[in-house]
Amino acid sequence: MTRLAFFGSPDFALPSLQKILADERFAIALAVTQPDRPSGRGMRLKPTPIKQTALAAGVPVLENIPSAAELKKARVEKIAVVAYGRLIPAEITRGWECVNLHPSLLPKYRGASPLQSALLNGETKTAITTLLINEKMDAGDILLQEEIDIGENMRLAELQAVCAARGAALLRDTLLADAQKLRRPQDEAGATYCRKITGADSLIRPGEDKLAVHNRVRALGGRLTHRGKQVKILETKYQAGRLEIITVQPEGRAPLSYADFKNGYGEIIL
RNA sequence: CGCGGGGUGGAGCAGUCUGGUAGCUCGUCGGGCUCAUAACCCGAAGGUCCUAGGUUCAAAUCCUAGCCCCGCAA
Repeated sequence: MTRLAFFGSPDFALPSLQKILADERFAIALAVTQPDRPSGRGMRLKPTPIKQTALAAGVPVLENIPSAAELKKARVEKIAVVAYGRLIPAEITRGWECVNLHPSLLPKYRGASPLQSALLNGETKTAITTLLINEKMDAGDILLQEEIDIGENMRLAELQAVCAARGAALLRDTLLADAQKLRRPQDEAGATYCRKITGADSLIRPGEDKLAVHNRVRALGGRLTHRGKQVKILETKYQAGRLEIITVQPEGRAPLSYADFKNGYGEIIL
C-alpha cells in the first residue's frame, strides 16, 4: 500500500481522487487544494470539489502547500497532482516522486488551458499524459501517454469528462508502475504553450469564419451582442461547411433552443 | 451586504418609463390550396400578466413586502 498526497482543485481532478480512494493499493495521507474562494451569486466562500470529496472520505485537507517536514510527518511516499492550480516548489518535487496528470499531447499545450486551447484551435486529436513534475511548468519527463480523438462536434464538457475519466485510470496505472523505467524526456523543440483563458477569448468577432465560430463555441461558449443584449451561444453543430446554432442563452436568462430564441429575439446574424 | 437581468395564453418575447380594448413570432386545433410538404392562405381555441397588500374612477404598468429563475465576476 502506497501512501499518497493528492494535490488538486476542480472537478477535473475529481475522478482521479475517487479512483485512488477506491483502490486499496493506495492510502491518501492528505489532500492539498486551493483555499475556499468567494464564488457564485452572492460571492459566498465555496470549497473546491476536491476539498468536499476528501473531507467526506475522511481525508485531512490542507489549503496551502505543505512543507517537506509536514509531508514527512504524514509519511507521504508519492504525490499525485491533477489540476492543482499552483506550481509546486522544488523542495517537494526533488524530495518526492510527483506524478502529474495533464490533458494534452505533451510537449504540446503545456500550461493552464490545454483542453480549451486544443478545441479552440480545431485539433482533432489530443491526449492524456502523466509526467514527473520538475521546476518548469509541464516540462518534466513523460511517463505514460494515451491519445484521445476529438470529434468535430465534441464540446468542452464532453472532452473534459473523457479526459478526466480515462486520465484517472492512467494516473492510477502510472502510480503503480516504476517511474524510473517509464520516464523519457520531452522533445523541447516541439513544445507549445497555452495561456490562461479570459473572458475576451469567448467573443465572436464579426465576419469570423464559420469553423472558427464553431470551435470557439465548443471550447468556451461564444458571446456576442444581439439587439443590445449579450447572448451566449452554447452549442453549435458543424457539418459539411454548414454551421447550425443549437442552444443559446441570452443575458439574464436560462438557456434555450435556438428555435425558441428566434421566436422572441429574432435571427442571429454572424 | 460584489454588480446586474428577469417572472405576461403551451414555447420564446413585446408592452411597464408616459396607468385606459392583451400584442408579436411559433406551436395546437379546424378549414383551404397543392401530386406533395416543415411551404402558403383563411379561421378558432387558449391568459389568476409570480404572490400578497396599497394608491387610483381605472393597474401587466405606479408604491411596499415576499417567493422563484438567471447572467457577470471568481
